Amino acid sequence: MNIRKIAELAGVSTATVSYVLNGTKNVTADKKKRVMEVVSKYGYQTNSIAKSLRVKRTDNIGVLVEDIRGFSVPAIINGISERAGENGYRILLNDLQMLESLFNKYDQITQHKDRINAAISLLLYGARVDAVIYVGMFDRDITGIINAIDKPLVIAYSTASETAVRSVTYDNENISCEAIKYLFNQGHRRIAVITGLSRTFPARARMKGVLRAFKEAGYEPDASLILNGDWEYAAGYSRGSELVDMKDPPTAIFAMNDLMAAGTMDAISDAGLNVPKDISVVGFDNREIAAYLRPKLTTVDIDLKGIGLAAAQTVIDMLRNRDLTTTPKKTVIPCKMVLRNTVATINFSKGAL
Amino acid sequence: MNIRKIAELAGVSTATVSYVLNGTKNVTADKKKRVMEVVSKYGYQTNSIAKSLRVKRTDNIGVLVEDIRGFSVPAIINGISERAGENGYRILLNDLQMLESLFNKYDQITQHKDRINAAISLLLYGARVDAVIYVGMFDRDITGIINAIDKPLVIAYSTASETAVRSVTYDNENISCEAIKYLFNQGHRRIAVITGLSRTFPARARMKGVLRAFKEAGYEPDASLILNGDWEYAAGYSRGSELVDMKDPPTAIFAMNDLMAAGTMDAISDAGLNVPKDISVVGFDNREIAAYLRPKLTTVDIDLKGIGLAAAQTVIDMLRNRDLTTTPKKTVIPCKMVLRNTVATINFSKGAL
DNA sequence: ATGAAAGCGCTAACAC
DNA sequence: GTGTTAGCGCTTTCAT
Repeated sequence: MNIRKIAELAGVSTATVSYVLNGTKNVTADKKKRVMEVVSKYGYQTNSIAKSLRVKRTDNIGVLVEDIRGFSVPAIINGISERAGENGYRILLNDLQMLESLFNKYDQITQHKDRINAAISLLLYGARVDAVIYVGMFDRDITGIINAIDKPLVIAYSTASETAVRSVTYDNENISCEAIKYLFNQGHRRIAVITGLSRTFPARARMKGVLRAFKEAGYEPDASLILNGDWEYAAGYSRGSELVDMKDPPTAIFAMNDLMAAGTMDAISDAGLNVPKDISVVGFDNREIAAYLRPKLTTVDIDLKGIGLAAAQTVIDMLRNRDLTTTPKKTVIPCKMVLRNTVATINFSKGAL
Repeated sequence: MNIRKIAELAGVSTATVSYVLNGTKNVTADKKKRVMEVVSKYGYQTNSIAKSLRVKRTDNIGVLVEDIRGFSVPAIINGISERAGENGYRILLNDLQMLESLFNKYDQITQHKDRINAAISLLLYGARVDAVIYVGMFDRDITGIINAIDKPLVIAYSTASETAVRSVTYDNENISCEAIKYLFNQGHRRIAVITGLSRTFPARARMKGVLRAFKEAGYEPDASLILNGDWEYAAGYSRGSELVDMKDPPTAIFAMNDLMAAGTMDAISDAGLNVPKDISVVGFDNREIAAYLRPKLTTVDIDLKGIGLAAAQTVIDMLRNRDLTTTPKKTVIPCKMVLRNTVATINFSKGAL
């Protein structure tokens, strides 16, 4: 079936069929009806390849992901997919499969520059997509990685400081500040933090939030309570053990991700202490495991779907040429805490301060 | 840039450019060189939309997923994506977003029949893909859901009994048999099982394997030790508690998924008993949480990437018209156990039998 | 309001 | 070995 046969069957021209199908021009009710009857009778659908060739638009958004197995990626795609679908766009997915090669090498993406750009150019200049969303596995600046292109590009989860590139991430700093303030409000004063790999962006941003919380609460952080981790379970365990073994241990520990929080909780248990009665713990990420730790982990939830939604919206706005000058270069999605069972309230009267 | 300009610049015809780019005909070395030079100078890439229109082939595989957030889905896509890429195919992803609507309603997919078929027909008859892979969130028979289509279709993770439809799943029965035999080999005789929702396919298939293991080992299963669960954590906890409270409790429990295994482990701990010293536990799925439970859960790993690889391979074989008559209608990927720390070896001399 | 026809960029049949 | 050209299915300009 094609538009010519539909036209013949309905006794009109192909132009008319096109007009009624796309609503591009007024067509008399009679002809419109005839066309629609034939169309539905044969279940005709426009050949979108031919349409694309003609209108130079594919209605496809290329989604380039560093690795679909990254814990944050599926939920982001979920958001992209929803918003794209609502607006008549399809998703062309390209998985770079960098999970193994990027493990613990958060900033060594430069080595993959060529592959990434080749994938983008294949997508773009093969005329297969109208725009691309690059979904990072890590929250870091990938400035300089993606070559300038003449179609809309937005980076999700990662960022880039180039002015030409829009990105959408989440608010590391404010939520970290909030997490610490929450601990203050629960009566904690000796608060330890186990950081992520200290050179990484989220580790620094989260630390900024932590420090701000202390400042605003009017307390001086105890430097001996700030320990370097590396995002992995094992670091959480060993740093947690150190903390527990101190002569004056903290009453609460903020681990900068759930994996380290899990390690810390295990270290606390293994020392014969109880979470949260003896030591409270808060994590970051709200991975699936957070809900299955014992007790269930209080942590911060990243609105991944929201990131995907916003990324898709940005790209669609760019495609439709909405006034982009008002759109901020960098969209920051707020996070929120999910309160579960690893934080205890300290009885102020006890003099724990 | 297009093929005509390349042709002009190289001083040849468009046909010649096409011949060298596609290797479809012999071209003299001289002309070939001239063409390649112009092509690389301008970074020309074939407009694949125009090519598709002409050759009536898109080199796109439509991947329709019930929900990308399902725990098994990303790894399957990873496999599909890898095999597709190796063979020059792209992935057009369509996320049906049925996570919420399908939660705990494993077999109520019939209600979504229209939406599913609309998505397929949009993909297919909009001439946007050459074939489709349907990725289920659950391991169950979806016969009758997908209308017959005239292009290759393979179902991954779910199955269909229609002869026309190929599917690839994993081996519930054999691995369940193996899991129980493993427990026997570790000296266990009083083995309990907490099933999944008993009407679901994997619950029945896994039970079949369990029963076969008992039979082949020459033991009669104790019916009071076979308890119905529903795949959720809470059921694992309550069934686990019942088991623990028995006058003659089991020495090992096979929970039919990791979520229930987690619940069971917690019930055991809460009863003041130790996993695995007092009671061993084995799960199923090898979700991320399995590696973070304490102790780490011994479970069965489903080769999800392998399912994706096989699904893509099947579809590609069909597209290339390999001899499909020899391809089995249903491909079953074997599973393997991942041995961690929740199973103890029982000292036979103790007379535990 | 409607239709004829050009043309999007490509491949491949056909002629030389 | 190489070039000319028709035509894939559609949208849209232009004429009526």
